[in-house]
Amino acid sequence: MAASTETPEQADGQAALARHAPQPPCPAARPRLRRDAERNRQRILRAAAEVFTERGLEATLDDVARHAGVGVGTVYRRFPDKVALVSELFQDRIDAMVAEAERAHAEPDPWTGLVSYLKYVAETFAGDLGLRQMMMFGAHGGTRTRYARERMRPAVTRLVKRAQAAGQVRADLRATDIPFIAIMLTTAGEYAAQVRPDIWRRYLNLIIDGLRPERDTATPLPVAALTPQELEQMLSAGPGGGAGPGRRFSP
Amino acid sequence: MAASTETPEQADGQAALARHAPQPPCPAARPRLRRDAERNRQRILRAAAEVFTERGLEATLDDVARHAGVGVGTVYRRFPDKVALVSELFQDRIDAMVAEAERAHAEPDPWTGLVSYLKYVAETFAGDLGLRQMMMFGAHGGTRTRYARERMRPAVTRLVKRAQAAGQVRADLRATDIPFIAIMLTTAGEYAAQVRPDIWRRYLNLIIDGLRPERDTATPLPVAALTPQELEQMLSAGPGGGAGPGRRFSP
DNA sequence: TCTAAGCGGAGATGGCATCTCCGTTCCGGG
DNA sequence: CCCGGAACGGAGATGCCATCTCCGCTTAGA
Repeated sequence: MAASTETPEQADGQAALARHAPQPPCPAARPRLRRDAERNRQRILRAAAEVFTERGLEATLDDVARHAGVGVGTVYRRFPDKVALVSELFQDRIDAMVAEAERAHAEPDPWTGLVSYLKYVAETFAGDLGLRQMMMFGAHGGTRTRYARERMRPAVTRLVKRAQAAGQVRADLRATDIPFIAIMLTTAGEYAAQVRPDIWRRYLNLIIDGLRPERDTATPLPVAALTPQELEQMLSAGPGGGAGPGRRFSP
Repeated sequence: MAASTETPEQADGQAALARHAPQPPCPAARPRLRRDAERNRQRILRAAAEVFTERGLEATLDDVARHAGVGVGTVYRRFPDKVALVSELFQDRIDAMVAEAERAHAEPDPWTGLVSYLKYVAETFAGDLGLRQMMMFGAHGGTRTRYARERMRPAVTRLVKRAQAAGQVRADLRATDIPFIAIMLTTAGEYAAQVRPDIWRRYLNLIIDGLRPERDTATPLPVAALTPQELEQMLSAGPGGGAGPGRRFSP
């Protein structure tokens, strides 16, 4: 194979870890690892990213270990527990989310700013089950996600207020409605994950049309609707397609 | 002779229902119980209805027994297993749902019919977690719920088509979008259960406004939006308020 | 009165996820 | 090249929880 060019994530991961590590914030505190150990550490982080992103936070550390090609013991030697691993893993993604809320506010057109933010959030959650669970379920690093939401809140409020001041959004919308829209869209996406993962775009457009104070035409709904067969398959399997995190009531 | 060219979904309802019933629907088949036994049976059914409706299907039979004031053994003597109990319990509620889909189609105004159906579904699911889980997650009596959905499908299709023919609904809406709307609304309600259980009404109106082909004004959003504090509390707890069925990622 | 139906609930059973332990492997400094 | 100790793997200890069984005691009702 070609000489392995280090992915930016790896280098970046180190920095983020040092900055946000819950226990020892000082990078020097972590002693240099033997080369094989360091390599495994990276493997674990990469595997964890893939597994948690795809299958959600209730994937087991055994899964992560297997996916990384190491033993569970190795995982637990590097990370005190599951929470620590997950928490470290999602830190920069959460930061990116906050940054996007602020970026959207910089958009010249208020309506475009609001819509692009909604789209970004839905897209991000749709593609990252683990991140979604961190932000939308109390679980894992509560302080961390709470802080992220606190930082996002004023940006979203301004986003909504500005669009309303421009008369582009119905006056009775509130900033707290935005997270609900995100939750609803993401849920739709999660249900349809196996069948039509981007069906949420259809409902984003639907909701966007509902957000306007008045309008002459509807923006067309993108992505085909499910066929009745696909719908039946989806409802029979439940969210996540049957194997995923929604498989809650099997007895 | 009956036409053999009938579409499958419109095949004889009652017969299929009887065919799918796991136990004989005839009560006479069940031998007379001693008076105390019969009384306990009723208690169990009532307790199960309350518990599963409120807390969802993953409430344990121990919960049901305790709530009924009997021992678990008594529950298991009357019902072979959890699935049998749940399945029997929700049968008529499912039937009622199907009936409502047909009733909505009898509504004189197409738009009113569609909206009232949406409202009914959201309202029903919001007030009955167990029913929601039966219909939206593959779990428990798959045949039974599948059959219910099969009967609902043509009614919903007609509902949508009729409203479109009258120019009251955007042309690109499809019948399979309706269940998604129900899913999204119910999810919003489930999240906010502890804080503002009927917040879904807000988003029903939002979506309804999105359904129209064009409009001059928005229908006002009922129910106050969440305060930022309520929102934070909700997102910290997760769907169901922390104790419910959404508490999936605690480790 | 007397017997079989009924009862309660402790606990057997099975499953699953987290985390530990220890015999073995293999870096890497001297 | 060699050897001490870091690192490894993964079986299994531990803990939890839900389903369902079993058996000694209770009670309806002929």
